[in-house]
Amino acid sequence: MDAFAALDDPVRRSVLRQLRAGPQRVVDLARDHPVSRPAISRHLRHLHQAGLVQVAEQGRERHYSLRTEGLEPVAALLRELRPEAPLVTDHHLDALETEVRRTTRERRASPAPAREESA
Amino acid sequence: MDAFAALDDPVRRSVLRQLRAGPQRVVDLARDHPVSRPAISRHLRHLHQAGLVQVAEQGRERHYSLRTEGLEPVAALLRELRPEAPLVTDHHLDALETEVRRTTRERRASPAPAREESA
DNA sequence: CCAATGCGTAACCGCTGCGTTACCTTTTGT
DNA sequence: ACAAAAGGTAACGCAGCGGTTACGCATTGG
Repeated sequence: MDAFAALDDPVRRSVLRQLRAGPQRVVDLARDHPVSRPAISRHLRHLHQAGLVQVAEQGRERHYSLRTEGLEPVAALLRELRPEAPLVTDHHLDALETEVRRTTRERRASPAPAREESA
Repeated sequence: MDAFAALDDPVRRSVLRQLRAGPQRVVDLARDHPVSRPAISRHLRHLHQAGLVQVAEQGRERHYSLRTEGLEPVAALLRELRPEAPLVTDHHLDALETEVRRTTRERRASPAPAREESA
């Protein structure tokens, strides 16, 4: 089962969303979904085949977690289909970074009222 | 049929890619795929239901074209699942824009070697 | 040591999707 | 006017998927 097929199921999409919170056991995932535990097991098998989740075995428990690299085929298709030339290119960002560094350096020499300091 | 189901088929994905080149007739799409014309017709029906294509009727011909807005549900899921805090936020861009404008203004007053002038 | 817990898998069933062929309607062009 | 072209749809068979229940196995903890 590939990523496209894996995403074509509401339960599996929901499982993936739940895994954003961190690794989960099968029983945990089953508890929060309206299907049986074996059903979740099979969904996880499919998600694993698709490369969307990974497993960590710990004794009798299996901890499943998200594997976002598996989303790449889907992301690639979206990039193919929406030729959105990004409003700001890497080129621009590069030039901007240079400017910012220089400006910051200069400002440190002759201070001015700062707009943001947090984070 | 929703967008997720619509993308879960190699023929439909291929049709969408072909439509990047512009509106196409059913026969055109069928010619470039290893399935019958009625099969393409049904695929187009599904893609239409999913909001991924739109139709323009012209006499006995129907011109199908891409409708990228239909990809939004998929794009949204990707955004949900990859918490990639964008390296540069709108906030940053805003601040950068201010800096750049000011810097440009200043530089115009006291010129320095420019790195890039094109585009 | 033994019951409980966690989990995978097989078997069965119903639904849905895909491909094909056959058929029909509408439009076009000579 | 008529044949050809464009395209939608129905009917049929097949394969795959998802849900459930039943079962088996390993691990854990009192």
